Amino acid sequence: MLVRKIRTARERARAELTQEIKDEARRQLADSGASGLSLRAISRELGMVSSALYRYFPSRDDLLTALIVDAYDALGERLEAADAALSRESYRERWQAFCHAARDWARAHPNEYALVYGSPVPGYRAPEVTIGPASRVPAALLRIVLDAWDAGALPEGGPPPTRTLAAQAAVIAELAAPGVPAAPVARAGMAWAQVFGLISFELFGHFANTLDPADDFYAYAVDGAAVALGLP
Amino acid sequence: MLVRKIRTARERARAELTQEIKDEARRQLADSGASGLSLRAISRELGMVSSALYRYFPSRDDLLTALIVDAYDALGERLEAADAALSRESYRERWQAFCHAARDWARAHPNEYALVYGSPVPGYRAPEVTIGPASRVPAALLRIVLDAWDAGALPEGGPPPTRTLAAQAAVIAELAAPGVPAAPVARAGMAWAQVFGLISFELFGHFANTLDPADDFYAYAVDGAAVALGLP
DNA sequence: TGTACATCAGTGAACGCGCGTTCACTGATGTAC
DNA sequence: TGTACATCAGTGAACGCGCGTTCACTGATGTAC
Repeated sequence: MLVRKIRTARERARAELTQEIKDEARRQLADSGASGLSLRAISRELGMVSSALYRYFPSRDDLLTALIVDAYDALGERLEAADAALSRESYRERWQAFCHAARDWARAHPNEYALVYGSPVPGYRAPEVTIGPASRVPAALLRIVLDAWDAGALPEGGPPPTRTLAAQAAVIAELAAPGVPAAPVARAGMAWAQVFGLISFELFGHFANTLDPADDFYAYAVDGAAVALGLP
Repeated sequence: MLVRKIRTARERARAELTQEIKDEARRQLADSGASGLSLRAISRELGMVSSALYRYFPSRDDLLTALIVDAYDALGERLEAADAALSRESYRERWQAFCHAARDWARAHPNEYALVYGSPVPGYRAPEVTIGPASRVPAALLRIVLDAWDAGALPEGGPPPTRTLAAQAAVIAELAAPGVPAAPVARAGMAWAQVFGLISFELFGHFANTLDPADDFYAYAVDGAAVALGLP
């Protein structure tokens, strides 16, 4: 049963300001990175006194956590939306959509991308609440590969996984599709690392003067990875 | 003709202190990351006054540059040494040696790894002197793939590269082996991004609770990538 | 509907700390004659 | 070999700036009767 949300002026103002604080924080990530994120700078920009931010976030680290959760959720949502737009059996198209949606989001939000996929923020330890949002991303990819596997569309080939790897893959599969063998899970993991390796290299400047602009190379690599994955 | 290096006491002291400053800086990268690197903290640890560091490095950014160059050189040297120990025709073994040497170095020096392959340091722009050392890494990988290509050991397959990608590949090949077609160069680029994607994911914590410890998965992925590369 | 009280947002001062860089200086080391 | 001068390393004070967090407080908004 839906309860009509009665929002008092206070509640509305609080929600809006919370959003504004995060928006300003995201803006500042660009200039100074996560470790340079400054509550005082944010408050200055919003025209408040710095201690006022403590009504919204109990500490700098909590603000960081909120930004991280938001980033994972935004990317995860994009990936899920891209996937939802395609026919379940178009495995290769779904893979391509995943890869290009991830890159597009990363290029549109390079600071948030670096926040979650770049070097860890020194002195910050991500709390457990980030785990769920973070896993939406690999989960979206895994769904494609497992759908293909379930349909019998993935070849069996490849080297046999070790006992350890098989156990790890089983734990992962448990959440999505219990009983799936290790090979497709491991291959999904490889593809996952490949995609984000490519995006990180592009965004962090390792393609400068060589593969930049990377549109064509990225598309080529995505197609190549689909072959390696065995997607029909 | 070798000129005997006459080193005065001054020169020796200078070389040693320069090294000690960099060593202490590397130690501090762990606690505070690149953007938290502090000349004052370093000088404090070395028992000097902070202004004394300016006799050795004209600014904080110059110290950072030195650390970056050192990191690329250390990794490049390891990769080159690993490759030199193997027979030229053992392409797959050379690939595996490359991948495992890279991971080993990264795990032994996670802060330096993050410095060069993690998020860019806010406010810092890498000067041109870093380009050479940085390129030793992909060059070592490219050498393996091009050796295999030259020996006719690589299959031709794969999707045709676009005109843009072919041009970029030609520029890259120019430096190593002019005339090599785009496909093997592009495939080497994919493998390069894959390896560092895997290492970054492991070091930056994205495998926590799933694929960690990643030894088996890494070995599996490396073998899988060798197949995708077409290495015999 | 009106009043009394509780809740909460935002203030401003303060605590205790950090930083990179410049500059005039002292005293030791190196060099040229 | 000895002396005069130039070079260089390191000092200590200063400039001008930044930060996160706490705390007692004012005044507005919300709630219960």
